[in-house]
Amino acid sequence: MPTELAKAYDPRQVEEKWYAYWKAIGCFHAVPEPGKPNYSITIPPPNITGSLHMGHALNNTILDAMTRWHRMRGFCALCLPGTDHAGIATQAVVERELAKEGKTRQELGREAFIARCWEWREQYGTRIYHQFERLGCSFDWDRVRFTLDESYVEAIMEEFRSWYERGLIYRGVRVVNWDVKFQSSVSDIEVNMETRAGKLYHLRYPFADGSGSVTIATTRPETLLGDTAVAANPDDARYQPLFGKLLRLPLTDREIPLIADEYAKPEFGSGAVKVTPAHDLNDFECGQRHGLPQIIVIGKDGRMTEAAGPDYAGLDRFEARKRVLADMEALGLLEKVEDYTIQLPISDRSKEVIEPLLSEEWFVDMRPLARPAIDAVKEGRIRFYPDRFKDIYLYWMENIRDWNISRQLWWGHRIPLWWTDDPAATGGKLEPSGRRHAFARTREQAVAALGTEACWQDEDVLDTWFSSALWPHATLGWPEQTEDLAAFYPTSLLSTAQEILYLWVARMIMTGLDFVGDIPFRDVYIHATVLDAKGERMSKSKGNGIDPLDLIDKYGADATRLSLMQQAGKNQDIRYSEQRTEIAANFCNKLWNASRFVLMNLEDRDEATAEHTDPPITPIQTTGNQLPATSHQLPSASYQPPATIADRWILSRLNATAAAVSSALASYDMDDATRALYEFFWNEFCDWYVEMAKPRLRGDTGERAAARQMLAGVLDQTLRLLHPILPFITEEIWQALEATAGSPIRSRMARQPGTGPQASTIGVSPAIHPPSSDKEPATTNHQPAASYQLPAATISLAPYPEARAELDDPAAEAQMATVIEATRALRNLRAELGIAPGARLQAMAVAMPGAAREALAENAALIAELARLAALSVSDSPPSAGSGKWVATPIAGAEVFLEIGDALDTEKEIARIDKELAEIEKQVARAGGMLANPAFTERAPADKVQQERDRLATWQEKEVRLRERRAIFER
RNA sequence: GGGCGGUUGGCUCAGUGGUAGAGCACUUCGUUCACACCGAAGGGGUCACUGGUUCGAAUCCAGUAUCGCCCACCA
Repeated sequence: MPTELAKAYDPRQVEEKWYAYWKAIGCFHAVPEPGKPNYSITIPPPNITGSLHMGHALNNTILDAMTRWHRMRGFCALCLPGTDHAGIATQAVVERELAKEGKTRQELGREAFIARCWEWREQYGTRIYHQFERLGCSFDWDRVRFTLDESYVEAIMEEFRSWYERGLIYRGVRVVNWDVKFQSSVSDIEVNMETRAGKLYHLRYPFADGSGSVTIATTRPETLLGDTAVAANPDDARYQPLFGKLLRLPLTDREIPLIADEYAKPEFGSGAVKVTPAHDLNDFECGQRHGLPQIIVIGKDGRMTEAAGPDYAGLDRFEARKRVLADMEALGLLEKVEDYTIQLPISDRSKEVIEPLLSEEWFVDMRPLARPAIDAVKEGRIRFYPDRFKDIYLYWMENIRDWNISRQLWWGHRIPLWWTDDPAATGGKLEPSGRRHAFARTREQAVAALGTEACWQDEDVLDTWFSSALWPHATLGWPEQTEDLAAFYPTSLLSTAQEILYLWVARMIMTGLDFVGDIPFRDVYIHATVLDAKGERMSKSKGNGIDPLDLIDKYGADATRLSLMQQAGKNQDIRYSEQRTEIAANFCNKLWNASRFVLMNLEDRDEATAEHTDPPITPIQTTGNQLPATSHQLPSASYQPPATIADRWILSRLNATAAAVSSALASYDMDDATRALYEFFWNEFCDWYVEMAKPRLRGDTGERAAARQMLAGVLDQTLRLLHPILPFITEEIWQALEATAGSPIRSRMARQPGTGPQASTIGVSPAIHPPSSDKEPATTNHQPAASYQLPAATISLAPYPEARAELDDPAAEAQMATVIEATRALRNLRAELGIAPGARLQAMAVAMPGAAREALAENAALIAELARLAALSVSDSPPSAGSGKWVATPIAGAEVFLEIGDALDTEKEIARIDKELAEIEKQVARAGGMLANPAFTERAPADKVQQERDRLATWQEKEVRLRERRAIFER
């Protein structure tokens, strides 16, 4: 007796066990084989500071489901995991740790600080791997990659060298986004514009000759100290006579010109704008046009510089603002202050106000790289799901800007460029400043390249995204031409959050095309953002986040996965509440209990096992590393009596479900896939098929065998269909089902508690594979401790059900539809009239026209079934017309009588009939109205017109019967 | 400022031209041996608004309102 299956599903009992089992048998390790198609994904590498959050849970569930689905379909499926060193994020965490010890990174020094970062990463950098395992992700742990692995660094160096030598990487002086907290520049896409309430200050700049003043408006008065001009529009008549005059810049001893530039909009404020080339991008460009000096008055520490003058130097930038305003007011030069909504640039990482300032940085010229990446998408070689992201991508790519890749950090890939200011140097590239630089991996190379010993390496490191941009090909071994690269590149799918579409996705496309000469992935799926139940972004500071690990602990990984997949449609947001996980957990429990029912009926209970009637099973032979996956076989089309309509119906529905699931998964409509499965299993298999199978299980040997074969076969197929989404519970049930299948592996599994794979005996390590440095994937020993026998098959390698045309059975579906409709109508009658179970049912064969006769009258078994499902007993004598001690209901144009004797409440019956009549009249009026409209009958397609005629006839028939019935009670 | 997405029962959402759906919540009934994390029955919506196309619109078109996302150098 499989009573070891508990009454309620307990995920904790099974999840760890099966994950260890899968790893032990090595079924996640992808080994390409000739003739076998490959499927590959390189997962978005989480930051080493990361911990699984809802976005990860959603994305990695999708990735895993797609991987498992392809694996079951016979692909060599690779899902390659890894992590990102995450320059800024990690450095921030480690600096915070240092701060707790009262130290700064500067005190520690560069080398020691980097050592601390490595320590941190060794200790915590792979925590998230274990969390992925909790989620059930079937990743190839033998191929784990980290962006600072030696081989990965080779890829970055090759990328840099190539771009540098081709002149795509250049040195530029620009206004960059300076993050004061991290003391580093950040790229445009790492800056968010936030709308804040602020002030607009109107300041007066007097003319140097004392002839009045010009008023300018600014939101940042402190930058006044760095102004080098005031601009007005050349077409602005107010200023035309004044262009070229000098203004005396208040609070300084400088004089600045009034210049004409189209950047100034006459309609804004006074029409004149202050120009601060060192602290504003527009002003910088304006300054370039007019050859204006650039005076840096705010330093990289966020404090005013010496250039700001003795009164301000050293002040914090926000303090300086107050001081400037006070001083201007004292001078009578503060004209007015207005409330104003300002757009404030905020650093995505530090949340600090970005300080735009002039800095010398390394840039990548993106335009030549963008072109092929645009074409690849336009030509459809890369497809976006949902499709609308294609346009978003293209718009950005068409307007791409150069990429600032240098970061003033220590944790990351140090820029492989060496400098010299030795005038005797000959090699490298010459900057206008007179310095030279050259690409070199080592000092020796640098000396050779520059021709001087007096050289030093650039202090900066590369933007984190410079390395992530290479992820698909670098993880597969590029720049070496590895077998993995040949087998798995281009990868099949990239799924990620929309917020890194530009930051990451676009750049991978560019580097893939540029370096490998091919797209990095065929499909890009952009998943929804997971919000809280109120539709707000989850954040630590708001404390409204849901921790997926808590959900897994409480409801299990399968329920967590299912709840996410149910909501992963084409919408851009998901409002997640814990209730969704509960609902999903209920489904798992339903699956568990229905399976228990099937399993318990597969056992021979009270009779001798002598006449074992299970049909013979032929194990499926598989090749290569795919383990044999035998199972209960579905009856084929040749399955003959005792096939019932219900049998044919459930096979047809199963088949339709398999088709729907495959088609939904193929287009990443995860919600559609889960919905199809949910509805099939719960509303069709459990609610109807299992119920209808019950009497057969108590029937004679043949009936019982047929019902068992059907139940086991359909359950087996359903488990397979569900496995990509619910890996754990399906494996647990499937193994138990296998154990009853009479196959060679029978009885190895879980007959008694304790004989299945136990986590303790397989030796699950909590911290899984620290992928130390950069070794080639070791051929790990997949053999578990030989203390017990592993199951020989796993559902994760069992063939995925494919739709088979021969199982489609529209006739059976139509007949079952009638049975279902009739059953519901009868149950409704009983409930409405409060009729006790056991009332007698009489189906009047003679009174039934059309399809209903076929479905009901010509199939006595169905009538009996109907009665049973509605908890009624069948009567063999028709109701006596005069007595009135019966009720009737129209079903599919026919009529079924229910004999209830003296219990009949005439008033209730009339009320019920009237209610039904009202509904019928509504339908008759609708269909009748349409058919009476010549415009409809003449212009609508013939089949639609016929459809309405049929409907009208049906309803009218029902109406007639009900009126007759009602007449019996009228006095 | 530009672009995109949403607006369907109390809640969360399916539904792209032909009888408005699901889950949760709600009401009534039911613990006969798969499941009360369950079963049966029921109530509940003029599909945001206005106009248009059409025999027919939740669905297609235009506009409006509203919520959200992305992009953007008006100080």
